[in-house]
Amino acid sequence: MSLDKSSLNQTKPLRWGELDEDDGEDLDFLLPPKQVIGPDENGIKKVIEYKFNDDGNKVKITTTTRVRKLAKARLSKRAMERRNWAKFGDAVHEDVGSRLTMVSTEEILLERPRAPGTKVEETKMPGDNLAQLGKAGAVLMVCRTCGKKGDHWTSRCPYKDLAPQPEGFIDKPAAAEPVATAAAGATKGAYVPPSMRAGAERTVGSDMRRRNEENSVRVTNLSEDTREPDLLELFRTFGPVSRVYVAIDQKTGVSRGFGFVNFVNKEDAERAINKLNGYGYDNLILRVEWATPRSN
DNA sequence: AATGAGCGA
Repeated sequence: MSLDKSSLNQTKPLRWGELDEDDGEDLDFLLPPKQVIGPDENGIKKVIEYKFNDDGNKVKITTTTRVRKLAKARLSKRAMERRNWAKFGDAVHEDVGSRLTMVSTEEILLERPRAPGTKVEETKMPGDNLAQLGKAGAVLMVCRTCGKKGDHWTSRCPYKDLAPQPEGFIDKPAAAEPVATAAAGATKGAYVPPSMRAGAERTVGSDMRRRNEENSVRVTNLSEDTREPDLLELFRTFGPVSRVYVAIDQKTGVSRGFGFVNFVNKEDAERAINKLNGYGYDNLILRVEWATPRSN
């Protein structure tokens, strides 16, 4: 390998100040083109170029480098070890050289934090997980699907498509209820007709399940994709909820952005209002207040 | 900005 000053100039990109340094005419076009040979199986790469030297003579410059060696030197010890592993999996049957990247056809099952049919993390003490809110001010971004705060919007939830089916109302058997006990016998877990389930316990009268205008809380500024199960999920932490309703535009089928939640107990409704009014939910800040009775 | 659907005897 031979190098001279002019060849250095040519192998690197020309610098501004070096242009026409030796005021020789630029006759490079007369020279044979640059040749690159290899790298061969030993990693040897040859570059052959022709230049004019300072005396105006044509010179041949051959540069030889060992590519493979250099690349190998950059591998970590661990990577070198992996190179020597025996092939496994689908690769065993492949007749390829030592460097092999396989596209795996193996089926990989992802763990899903909330697979369908899995019990959703059960309700904590009323208001528990919301206790830190409200006081310190509104916290925006609470994902309705996975419940993560401040991480992503509902629409961006990684588990969006795995969201549990919407639930209905809480209808647990009222074990302490004299009527239910009498009707169903003393057996625990026995079927209790809807008319005798919890939620009706507080009120005298028969109409409870269809209409409970008691302790009605109006929720406005809902995002339009908030639905009744979402509201229930949010409000049930304060106590038994007898009804949730989200106003839907009958023509378009889209939410009108407000709804109602009825609580069995007035105190629970009150605490819900105190905690959730001004609460950031799905990118909007909720308004939660007592509802004025509906007119007929 | 905003106060609910249905409902048949």
